[in-house]
Amino acid sequence: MAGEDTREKVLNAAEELFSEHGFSATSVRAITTQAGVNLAALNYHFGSKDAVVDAVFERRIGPLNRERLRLLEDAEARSGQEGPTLEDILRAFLAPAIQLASDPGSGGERFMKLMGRGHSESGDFFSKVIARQFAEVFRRFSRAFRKVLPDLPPEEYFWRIHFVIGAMAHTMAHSATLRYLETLQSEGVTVEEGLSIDKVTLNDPDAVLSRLIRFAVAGLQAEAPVPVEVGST
Amino acid sequence: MAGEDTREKVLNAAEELFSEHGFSATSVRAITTQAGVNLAALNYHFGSKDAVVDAVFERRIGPLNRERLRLLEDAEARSGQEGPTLEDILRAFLAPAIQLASDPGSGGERFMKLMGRGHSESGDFFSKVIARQFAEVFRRFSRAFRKVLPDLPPEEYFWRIHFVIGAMAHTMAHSATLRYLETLQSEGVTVEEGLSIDKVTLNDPDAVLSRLIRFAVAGLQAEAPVPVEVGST
DNA sequence: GTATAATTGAAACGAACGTTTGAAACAGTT
DNA sequence: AACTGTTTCAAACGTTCGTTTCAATTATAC
Repeated sequence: MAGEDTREKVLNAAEELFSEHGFSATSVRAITTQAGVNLAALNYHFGSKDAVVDAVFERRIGPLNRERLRLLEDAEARSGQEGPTLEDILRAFLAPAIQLASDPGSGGERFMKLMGRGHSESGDFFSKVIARQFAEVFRRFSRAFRKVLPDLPPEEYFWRIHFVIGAMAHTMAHSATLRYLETLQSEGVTVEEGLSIDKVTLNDPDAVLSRLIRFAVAGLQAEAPVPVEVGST
Repeated sequence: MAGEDTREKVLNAAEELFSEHGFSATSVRAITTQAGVNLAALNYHFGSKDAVVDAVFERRIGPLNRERLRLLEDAEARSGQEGPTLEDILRAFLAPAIQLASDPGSGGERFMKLMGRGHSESGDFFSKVIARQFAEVFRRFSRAFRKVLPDLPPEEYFWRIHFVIGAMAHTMAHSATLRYLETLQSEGVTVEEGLSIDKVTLNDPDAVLSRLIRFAVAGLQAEAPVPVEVGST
């Protein structure tokens, strides 16, 4: 089909523009112009601008989560009876995301900036389309984490997973750009004397991944707190 | 002045609508309607819609960072010669943010959802307005962290601060709404059998803060890695 | 080659956008 | 009471938005 080219051109342009300016700030005309296709082609192939947003996400999330589950199953198969270690589970969950976020070839770098937007913008989208896409991943990994963190109270467990996802999402969204330091340094501000960030390390996904895993393992394995009296507010 | 009322009404309405729908998806008409003021009042008092975005942020960020620095100075004064502990520093940095994010009275809950948007949307804004607002905080806290984590290689140190900020930002943006579980449960999906999240705990900022601090302390204190050979890509 | 369906193209649609205008209403001062 | 500066108001400005239309073009089938 000739339409396949047009569809992909639109998705690539939309992915880039969405990640740079957001969904509602990106016009259909900007997308079709950047894609080099006619204005009406977007509505012809996708029906509406909202459908393009959905399609942009669905193109990346499916493979990402399939890879996560594949790595988890690999780890489970390798470990046999006693099950995979916390580090193995974390690696299965984090590696595909960090990899995708750092891969400029697949356009994943742009896409991952979108995930941060997906959390806040287009609330309906994340509630419906994404929730279903992630449901299986959540369920499987939650079970695996639970097995290696049996002593953690359920709520503590929930929050720590929350924190790990936060660290991951933040890393995915900013590992490529690293606005903090770039901006500060361009303003002539030195964060700390002698603290210069190696650009190579910044963009080396393997190094980032191993650092994130080490951080997450330590955070997840922190000693469980003494129960807090709540409701005293 | 009578205009003070109008200004605040506009800022409150804008803060709420921005946090729910994003900046560009929120129209000036929606803001002024929700604020109960005339359409032209926004341009009269602020000049433009963009100026309203700036004003919404500046109203909250100043007090937030002043409180952070105050708590840090308190901890430094209390600890005397040897300086504050890692937990004290983390508390000074995280407490005002979590507190603000959980305080519905001040509207901070809404505002904190905006910080996530600020990272991605309106890129110029975060690069200019915010960077200057946060520069002092970054410098002071970076120095304090460095003192209690002297053995951490600079890059490892940088990344771990990065992860902590990610966990904090994610928590601020989602602690009130908690879309993950709400959405999944409304879809009939159970993340893990027996894992029901206590709503009280979710919205108790003190409990969230102590959990986040415990997580961050453990993550930051994780053993430094053996140096990785980079540049082999 | 001709019929048929799929795709592209230029132009226009109504709606909503941010902003501006100029008169009306209000405040405070003398 | 008259004046002055500030704030509010309804209305309109020109522009851009997402979408639709329909003829022209291209690919596919017979």
